[in-house]
Amino acid sequence: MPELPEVECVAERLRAAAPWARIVRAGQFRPSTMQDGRMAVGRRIDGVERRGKNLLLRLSGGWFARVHLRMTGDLLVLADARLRPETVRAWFELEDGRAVALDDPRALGRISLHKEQEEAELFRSLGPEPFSPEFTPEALEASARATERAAKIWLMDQRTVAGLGNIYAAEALFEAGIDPRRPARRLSRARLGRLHGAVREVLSLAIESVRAGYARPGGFAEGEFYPVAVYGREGEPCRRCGGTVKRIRQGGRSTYYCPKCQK
DNA sequence: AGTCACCTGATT
DNA sequence: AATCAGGTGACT
Repeated sequence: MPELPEVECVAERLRAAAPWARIVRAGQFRPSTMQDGRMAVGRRIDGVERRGKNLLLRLSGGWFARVHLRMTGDLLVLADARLRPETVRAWFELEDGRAVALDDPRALGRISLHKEQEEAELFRSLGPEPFSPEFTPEALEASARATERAAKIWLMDQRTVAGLGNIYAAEALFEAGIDPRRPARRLSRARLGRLHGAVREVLSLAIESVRAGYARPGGFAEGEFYPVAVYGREGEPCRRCGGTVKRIRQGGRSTYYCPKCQK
């Protein structure tokens, strides 16, 4: 499910469920899913934040839970901790009987508990938030000049900008008219400026779209709010030029693009 | 930069 | 049976 827009909306959904009762138990089916879960017991959730594709549950006493949803994860608030869907892999039971649950069919999602002091180290490899003042065209250009990698691979790297994944990296490159195979360092300043704007634009629209409930497993359906330009549209006509959307493989993953619009 | 591992389910 | 999937970290 989740890139930045989906994770952002999960955070919003959780915030709406505050105030929180104390955590009375941490449970999981596989020991690999949650690390140090017992450190959450007895604490209260004070707030929910997002950092890139990570969720942070701020806990009382200077701790936080870091949740990464990976490919198919979702964080649910259950009205009754005893009634958990089959795909719930780890959960926190609250004193009022509710639960915060990691629902994840593929079981790749992870939760770990940390002290506040560990936060900087934990997110050391995350680049700027796309909507923060630190994410500037100049910063993006500096990053581009320092790599040998193809634009798409570079843009999906969480150190370049936090939160872009396979869908929105492809969409942003389309929006900026950039060939995903092109080495990032060879992009012109003007092109990088356009990419900077495209990243924000694509993500803003996606957040609104997910918020409005238009996201579905497998992407956004035809005619729905988010106007998917290339992702998942191999062989279909480009919405801009009418040419054919192509699919190639980069870093073991599919990249979709329009060869006519993206140079 | 590519490949595998981690997991499961859907689709070809 | 093989391939695909919105992620990431550890290999080569």
